[in-house]
Amino acid sequence: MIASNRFFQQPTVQLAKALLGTFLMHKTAEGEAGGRIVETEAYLYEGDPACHAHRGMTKRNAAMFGPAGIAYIYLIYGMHYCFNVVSGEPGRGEAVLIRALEPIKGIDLMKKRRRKDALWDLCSGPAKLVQALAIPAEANAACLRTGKIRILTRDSYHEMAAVSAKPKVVCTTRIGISAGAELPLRFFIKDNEFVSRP
DNA sequence: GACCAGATTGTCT
DNA sequence: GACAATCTGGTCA
Repeated sequence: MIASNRFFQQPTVQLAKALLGTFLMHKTAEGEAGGRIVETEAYLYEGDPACHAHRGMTKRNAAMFGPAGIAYIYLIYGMHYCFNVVSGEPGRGEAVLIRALEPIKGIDLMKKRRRKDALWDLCSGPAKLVQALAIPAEANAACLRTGKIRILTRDSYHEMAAVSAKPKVVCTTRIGISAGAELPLRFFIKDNEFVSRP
């Protein structure tokens, strides 16, 4: 089933953990592609210098200040996009970065888009999964319950039942940042081979 | 296997 | 003008 409003309205750190084991799906003209979320990072409004919203609202990060349950997509290093789920109270600027997926649906499509054949290399990084699912920059601020990009909860459709058991969550520091690097806000599923880094 | 440079551009100081 | 929540492909062991 599609994640409810209430699901997205959990506190950000809690949501980052709750998103593990849920499914991120994107439907396009080519077909549907998606997978199970196995790695996330929380970005907080208060006390988190790594958060884009830390210095207040700008043109780029405006979506972060919107209601929980919309997408925040931005360009990084001039060539890669990252996908976030906006969370927390509107006006606070918090989000959960989706860092890795376990490919489940539309695998051939994802292989084609990534021009890679190895399963583990399709979605094992924030920019990789955006490419594999062909998430467009225009989806920034789009609703994740009613749009083409959706979050499905663990008790989703049964073709996914085999991998929908409640995951064991490990918590570490975040990746690829300098400020706030010491905060333990990265979460991933223990012993999962599809995370971006062991 | 580990380390490193290059790609490339919107956004903010 | 600097830099960024990254990925890839190269070199050197």
